[in-house]
Amino acid sequence: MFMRKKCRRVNPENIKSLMEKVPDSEIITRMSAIFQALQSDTRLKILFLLKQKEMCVCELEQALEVTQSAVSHGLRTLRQLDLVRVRREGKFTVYYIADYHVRTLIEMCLEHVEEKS
Amino acid sequence: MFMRKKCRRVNPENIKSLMEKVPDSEIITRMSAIFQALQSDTRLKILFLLKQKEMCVCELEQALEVTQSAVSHGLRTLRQLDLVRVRREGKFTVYYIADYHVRTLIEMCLEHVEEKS
DNA sequence: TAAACATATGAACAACTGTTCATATATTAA
DNA sequence: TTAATATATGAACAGTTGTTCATATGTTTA
Repeated sequence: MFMRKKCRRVNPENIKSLMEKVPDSEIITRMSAIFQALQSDTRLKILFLLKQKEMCVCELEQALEVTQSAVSHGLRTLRQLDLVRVRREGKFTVYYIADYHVRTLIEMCLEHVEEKS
Repeated sequence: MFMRKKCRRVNPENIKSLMEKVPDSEIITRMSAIFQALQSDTRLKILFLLKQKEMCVCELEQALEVTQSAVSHGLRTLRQLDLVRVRREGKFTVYYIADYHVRTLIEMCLEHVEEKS
């Protein structure tokens, strides 16, 4: 990258103070990991299902018509980012949406998309 | 994928009606495109900057310390999904956050991440 | 008009991701 | 204990993405 010499709109002081309000890199990276997890049709569908009712892996598998492995990998991704949580119930592993942040996130995006169609 | 024969928790009727409430593929695909756009450190930082104040490309370029090309490509992605909008102002192209959905989306994610640290 | 500034875009390559396959582990029922 | 069910995980490959480089286009000023 080379430093451009002039841009009449740029005020270095302002730029600096604006950058200070941007969350630091660690936070940004964790945020992008979350969005990256939501960028998959399968994982999004999983969340829309769990939004209605907590479910075990084999229920999700039947609903989504993908392999058990794919569901399980998807759930792991979501779990690691604390977007979903787990509970053991006998031989079943029951997954559910972590909290209202996740619900709102999805709803905002859905509304945004539905607004223009 | 092979069809697993038994899963005591699965009730085919219920599964079916749950799937009916999952947005259809076109919507899901558009949602994942949005999340995919948010899954980039650079684009996220752009949004955090625009969240404070509308800015032109060269301001963003200075703030982020990446090439003008990278900023421009990033903005195009965000623009195509209507996450940011544009306005001409003389020789400057001024970008700004599209609407409150986008703001809320980012805020929910930030809160979620900050909650556990 | 020409020169300078501001932005956009195509190509290309390295890096990353999602799925499946194969297999391992865990739990329950017989 | 063994068989059946339920879930998890590593490897690997095809497909996708973000950045830079080079260049084109658009706008203003001199």
